[in-house]
Amino acid sequence: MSTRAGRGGQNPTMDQVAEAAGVSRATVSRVINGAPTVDARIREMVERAIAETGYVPNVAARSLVTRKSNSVALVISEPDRPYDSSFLNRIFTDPYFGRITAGATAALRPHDIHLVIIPTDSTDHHHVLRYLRQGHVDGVLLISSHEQDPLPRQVHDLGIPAVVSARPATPLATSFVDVDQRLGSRLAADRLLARGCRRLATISGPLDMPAALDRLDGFRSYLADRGFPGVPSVEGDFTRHGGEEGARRLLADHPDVDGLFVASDLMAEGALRAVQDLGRRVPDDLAVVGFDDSSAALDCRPLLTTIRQPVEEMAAEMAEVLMAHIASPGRLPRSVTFQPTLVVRESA
Amino acid sequence: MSTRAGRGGQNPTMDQVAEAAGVSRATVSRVINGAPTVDARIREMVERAIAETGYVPNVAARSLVTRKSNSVALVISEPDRPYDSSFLNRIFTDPYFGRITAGATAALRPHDIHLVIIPTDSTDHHHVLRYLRQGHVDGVLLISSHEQDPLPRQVHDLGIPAVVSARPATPLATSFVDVDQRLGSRLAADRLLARGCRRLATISGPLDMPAALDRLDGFRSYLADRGFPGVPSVEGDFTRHGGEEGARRLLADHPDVDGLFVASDLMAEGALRAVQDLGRRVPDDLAVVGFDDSSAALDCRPLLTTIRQPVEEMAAEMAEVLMAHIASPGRLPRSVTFQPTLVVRESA
DNA sequence: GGGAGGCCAGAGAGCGCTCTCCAGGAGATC
DNA sequence: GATCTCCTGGAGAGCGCTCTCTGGCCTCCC
Repeated sequence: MSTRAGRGGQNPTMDQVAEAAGVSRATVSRVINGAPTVDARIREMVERAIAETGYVPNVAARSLVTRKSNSVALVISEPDRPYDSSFLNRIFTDPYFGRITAGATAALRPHDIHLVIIPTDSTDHHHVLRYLRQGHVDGVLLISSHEQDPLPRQVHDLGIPAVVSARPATPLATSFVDVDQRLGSRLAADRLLARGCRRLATISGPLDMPAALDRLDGFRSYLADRGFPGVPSVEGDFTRHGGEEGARRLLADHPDVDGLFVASDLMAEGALRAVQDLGRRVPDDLAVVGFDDSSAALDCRPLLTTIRQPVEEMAAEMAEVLMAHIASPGRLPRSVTFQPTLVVRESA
Repeated sequence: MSTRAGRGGQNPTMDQVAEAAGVSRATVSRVINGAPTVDARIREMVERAIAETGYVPNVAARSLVTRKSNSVALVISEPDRPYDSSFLNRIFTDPYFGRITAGATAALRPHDIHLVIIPTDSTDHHHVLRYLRQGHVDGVLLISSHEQDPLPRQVHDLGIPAVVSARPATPLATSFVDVDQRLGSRLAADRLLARGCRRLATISGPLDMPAALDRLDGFRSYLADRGFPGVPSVEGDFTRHGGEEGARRLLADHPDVDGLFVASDLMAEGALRAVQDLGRRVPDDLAVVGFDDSSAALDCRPLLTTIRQPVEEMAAEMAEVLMAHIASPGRLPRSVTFQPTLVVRESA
């Protein structure tokens, strides 16, 4: 198909295309970049020459002058945690990150912008920062969910366009996209109450994550307002295994619990296993509501009733906001909040 | 820390560093690239100037002349399959890809080479090919496991350095890294036989994947040689759900099976669930051996006995071979085969 | 018929870096 | 003391592209 003209296996350059088409380099450039001021006949000649030579623009040369790379980074920042042997394993096992990637890719593709996925733990932040400063990418989508993570501030200080995946723990003049966590936990509480559950409990995410804290506090304070103070909780780690452990601990201390809010579907999957191992029927003896509505909810038996977080849409919005920042660097930061919804299945 | 000198928020250039250090641009370049022919005092002056100005080399300018991008692509090619609503969800949910990423990253990092992760389905191969041709990366690690996948050949035809994750279905002059699949299934068969199982069966991967076919055929032909012809099998899809379904179908047709080889840990996890739902005890009534030794093996109850595939090491080897190809483009393709090992836990 | 104005292609100056070639100085050798 | 060699740093030519400026050719209008 492509003839790979040019000498010695080298890719053909724009000059060679220009020569083949009998026009100047500038005209070839105009055709490639879709400038409107090119005569149709000449455009066609150039396009033929491009096809014949198998020409593909050299991105390095292009971005040297445009100062654009047409790619953005998706930085997934996770601290090293003692109970994770490999953080990459966690990232590539939690459906959340797949959904983020899918949403961002979908939004960027029409603009022909590439997504460079960069997982990072706290030991190599400097690698990431250097990568960003070197101009590999035009902007950053930053997935960071831990309170103490210094990366959002460090990226912000770099001065390159960035959008963070959640409201930063400490105020930062950066754009972010988030979901109304507290509303989500209220929806869960309402569902459990509506089913007639009266002895509620929750398995939270890691309490150094603002999102986890919001879900926990939203759940407990909402219930406290409705006459259920002191709802017990145990801390999980957003893994299947953590959910299983958490449920075991919780039920050991509070065997009479009849309604359980688990702060992620993955944990809920583990929790269901523990609950059923203990001989409780779900939802009859114990109703369970998850959070996320990820693919894990459908892996559960019974199918998991959960709070839907529109992760794909949120990631797409992050990408849109980022592209706006890239297009007009002066633009002020903005935040977008999405509403979660209740998805009723079998477990509650 | 970095002063961000230079005008108007622009990153400082090498010329500005040279001026600050009182040397020429060439000397700054030499310092940055670690040339040995620089006097220690001058080197120090330059380094100070770099620190003061907060200089970071512009990668576009650099790679324009070096013709190197210092990054390689990890292309994960999965066909669209009817039973996958989102292939990204599959990729980000199967521990295999996390292990690949971890192994490749570990090997590349010491060489300061970045990994660009590119998931792709059959609908956007042309995007990927264009990306590769544009010179964004110096080479490709290609994860492709389906027989009909045209991508390995297409990438090969591009003429850029590439290493494939498995022996290509149709011969191709490309380097690849693989595991001895048939040996793996023999190890599984031996383990089951050694436990005293006599009514064996297997849940295979998709039969359009050479790796799945090798595991299936290796298992069956080895057993046939030892007096167990016609071992029953059902086809799975390498997902947890597929394993569950497969086990149900298998046990419906062959209720007396007492030893089961499941061609991936993820499927084994699902199979265990189905088996236990049917009231069979593992391993007493039915012994189960998985394949991979991924994190999923530890999510199983009982813990999964499995065939260890050294995926991280294999990915690291792929990266090493790729770097060798990049360093000396003339080099002939080579293949590396790893040996799987039996990991005994509880399920068999 | 002549001048103004519009349209479209070409010329050429960079973008920021690497790397070859060259020059100058220090040290070594006779 | 003169010549040669070695070592180190500077000058400058590109890498392949974009984009502004320039200028030629039409068309149109008075």
